[in-house]
Amino acid sequence: MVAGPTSTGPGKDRLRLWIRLLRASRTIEAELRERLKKEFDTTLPRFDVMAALYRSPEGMLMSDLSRFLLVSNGNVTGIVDRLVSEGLVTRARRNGDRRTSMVRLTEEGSKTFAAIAAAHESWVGELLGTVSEDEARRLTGMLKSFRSNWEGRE
Amino acid sequence: MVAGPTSTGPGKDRLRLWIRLLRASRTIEAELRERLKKEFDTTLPRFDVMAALYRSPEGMLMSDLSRFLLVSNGNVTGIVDRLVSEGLVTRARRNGDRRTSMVRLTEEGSKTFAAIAAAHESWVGELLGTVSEDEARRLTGMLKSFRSNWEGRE
DNA sequence: GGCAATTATTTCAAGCTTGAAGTTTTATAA
DNA sequence: TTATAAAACTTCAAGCTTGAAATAATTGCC
Repeated sequence: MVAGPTSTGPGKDRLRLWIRLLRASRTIEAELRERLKKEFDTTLPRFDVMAALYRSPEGMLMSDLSRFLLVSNGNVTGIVDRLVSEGLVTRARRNGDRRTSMVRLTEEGSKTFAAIAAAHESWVGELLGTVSEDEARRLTGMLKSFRSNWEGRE
Repeated sequence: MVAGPTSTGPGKDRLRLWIRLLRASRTIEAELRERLKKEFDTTLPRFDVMAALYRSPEGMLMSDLSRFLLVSNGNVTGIVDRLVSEGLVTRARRNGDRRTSMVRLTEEGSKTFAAIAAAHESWVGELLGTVSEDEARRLTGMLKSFRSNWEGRE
């Protein structure tokens, strides 16, 4: 996946783009993961869950989190388990539908997240420093629409 | 990581770009992983290792693979173990330096990889279908240089 | 030569990830 | 009502991933 095509031909340009995209995101992701561990003793998946919850003060269902973060249900269960045991998140059973539970940041979780998010944003700014703000906007636009072609089928 | 910034300010455009980049690569990666499993009963990491070896008929050291694929040494050990047990790869101890071993695709591994790689390329072409070949080349160029700023520091 | 540092690799624990199977609760419908 | 299906989660096995510690072989220096 990270190795590229050596020959030329139809479709090679898209393959090359995919290789670059993957290498770029893996490199940045690895660096962010390392800094999250070193500076805040946390992980990327936990940060992702907290980020989602931070935007929804009213809370989110497990399935909301799963859908929003593009990961499986069982995956979210484990991550939320750990966040609960760290006191950053609560799971509240609901009266209306007792299959579901509402997940929310605790006050401590909210403070903790705000601090991490600030560092995270400046790290991203640093790591993508060679991309101008203008170029960043153009790239974002290009990436915005690529999925419509095939996602959501079945 | 997959959640985005809601406010505006300096650095927000790069953060937004990073979110898009990550969502795009995660989505494509998930789809490719699923197809590799369903169609060829293999995984992305194994495909990556085979792709690297396919380009080096003379073989690669474990540390070469690790460096090239941007993953840890211990990681490569496990993946190569599984490929060896599937008969797709061999580990040959060297006379010169007995700490190292040369990893090579077997003949079967080479054939197997060629078949998978063809499917893989057409999948990527499909999944990135909304990006024109021309746009693909431009995006690739933009992604090519972003690392030079900070990688290799320390 | 002999010994310390370096290099290549493996092992291991902890955590992430998926997909499948299982549990509990709610909705549907005969 | 009462089966049956559907929905929301959890559990589990297998595999991926890292970073740290352990092994083994080589290199460099006295």
